[in-house]
Amino acid sequence: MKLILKREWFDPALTLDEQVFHWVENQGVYSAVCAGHVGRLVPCVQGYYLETQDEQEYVFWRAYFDLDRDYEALAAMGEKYPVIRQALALLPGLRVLNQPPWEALVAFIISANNNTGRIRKLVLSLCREVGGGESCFPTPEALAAVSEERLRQMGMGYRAPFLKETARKVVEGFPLEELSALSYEEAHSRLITLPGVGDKVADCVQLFGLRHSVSFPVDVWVERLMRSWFATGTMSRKAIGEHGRQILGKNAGVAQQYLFHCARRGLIPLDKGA
DNA sequence: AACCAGGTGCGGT
DNA sequence: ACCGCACATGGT
Repeated sequence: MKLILKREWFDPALTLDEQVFHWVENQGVYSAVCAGHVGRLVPCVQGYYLETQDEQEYVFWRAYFDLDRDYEALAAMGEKYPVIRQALALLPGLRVLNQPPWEALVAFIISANNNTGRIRKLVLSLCREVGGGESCFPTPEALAAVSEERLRQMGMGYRAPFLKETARKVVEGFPLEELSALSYEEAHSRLITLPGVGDKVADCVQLFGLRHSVSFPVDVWVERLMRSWFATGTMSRKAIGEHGRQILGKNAGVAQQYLFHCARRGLIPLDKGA
C-alpha cells in the first residue's frame, strides 16, 4: 500500500528536517528507521510516496505523518491572532509529526542548550553506533547498555548520564507509552521526573510523541516571539507556556510549531519592544 | 575571547 | 516558588 504525501500539505524540509533529527536526505529521497519501521519517502508527481508492506505499516506511517489532523481547523486561531494567521500562511506544508515517544524523548534530551546542527549530528551518531545502522533509532535496551564514557566519546557531553539513566528507567518500566492516555498535566509531572527532562523537553515529548497537542514548548525563540507579539512581558518560560495553552487551547502546540519556525527563520520580526 | 544554541539540575534566598 | 550559575561541545 502506498501512502501519498501531497506537496500541498507536506513539506519534508519543514517537517522532517526540523522536528526530528535522524531522517537523512539523499538525492531527494528521505529515509529513516523509526521504532523498527523502515521509512523511505520517494518524490513523485503529487509530492512524496512511502511504500508500506502491510496494513500495520500503513497505519503506523499514517499516524506518524499526522494525516488525521484537521489542519483547516487551525484557521480559527488565526482569526483571533493575526501573527498566527501570518505564520500559517508562511509555512504551508508544515505538519506536526507523531513520533514514537521514546525517540522524541532521547532526541529532545540531546536538544537541551544545543543547536540543531549538532543535535542532528549527535542523534545520527547514536543511530549509527548504538541503533545498529544509519538513521536507525536505538532501542531503550541498547541505549541503557552503552557506557557513559562511550556516550561522552560520541560528544554527548554532560547529557551522557541523563541519557543512560533515562534509558535505564524506561527499561525498568517507566510507562512512557501509557502517558498519552493521561491528561497533559499528569503526563507532564511524570515526565519531568526523568533526568535531563525539564518543562521544555517534557513539552516536546508530549507534543511530538504523546499527541498532547495542547502542549506549548517554550524555547528561546518562542519566548522572544511571545514577548514581541503576545505581551508576555517578564513572564517566566513556564508561565509563557501556561499562557499559550490557555489562550490557544487544544491546538496550541501546532500553532507553536508555526510560530517557532517563523521566528527562527526570521520570517516574523521579533524586535517589537522585546 | 566571550557568547550562543529547541535547557536542566542544584543549591541558596 | 523563584534566581543564578555551572555545565560539554562546536560554531561565530
